[in-house]
Amino acid sequence: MLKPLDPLLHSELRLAVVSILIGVESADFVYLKQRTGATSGNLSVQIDKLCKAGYIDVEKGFVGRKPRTLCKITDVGRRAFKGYVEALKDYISM
Amino acid sequence: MLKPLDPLLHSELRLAVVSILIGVESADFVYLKQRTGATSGNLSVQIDKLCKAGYIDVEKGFVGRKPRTLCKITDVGRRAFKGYVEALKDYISM
DNA sequence: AAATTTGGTTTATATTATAAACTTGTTTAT
DNA sequence: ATAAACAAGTTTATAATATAAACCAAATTT
Repeated sequence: MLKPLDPLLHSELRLAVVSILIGVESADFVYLKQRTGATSGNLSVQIDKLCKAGYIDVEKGFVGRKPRTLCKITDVGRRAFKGYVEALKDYISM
Repeated sequence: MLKPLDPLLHSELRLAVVSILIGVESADFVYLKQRTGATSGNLSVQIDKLCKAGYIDVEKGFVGRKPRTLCKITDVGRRAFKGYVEALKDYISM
């Protein structure tokens, strides 16, 4: 039978965020917002969920006087992503 | 920017159903239920949605005295699935 | 003939995604 | 100096979705 898909990753925006973070050292809120085209509110919520699940690390600070939220994939996140992709392959027959 | 994912296919159960139907001539309700492990109610609802979207054809009839719901992927469904997989590739970096 | 099973459908609920409204602090223009 | 606009988010409200529970009709079994 088909493996279940991790519901945390099976979400368009969260998947996009994780997918982007997999490819870079780190990315900030503004960059993620621009890359995904998401609204701030939606992005904020989804970043929170990924953070609470331990899939990403979030570091809130300032650069100059402007607030900056820096996100970084964790090992847990990387593994989860890999598992998700593996499971997905059975669905999309690759 | 990342392409949006067809919300009709970005659903675990609907994706499973379409994925199964892509590989066979046709499949009935009972078979789909067994293959997906879904509950009847859930499966019924999702089959309906796919049917209304024109992604699958549904033929309700009888085999002997037992009702049988036969599902078959359409060309529209096949194209949608292909598009979904293409879009997804950008997310899972393949 | 009562109870169970089969093959579903309908309806209710719980979760989720998403956007709208708001907050806090910072530039910019007047 | 102060009002207006902007930046970077967060919180809250709403709309959509997935899912299961409850239900139904017909057939089969006991």
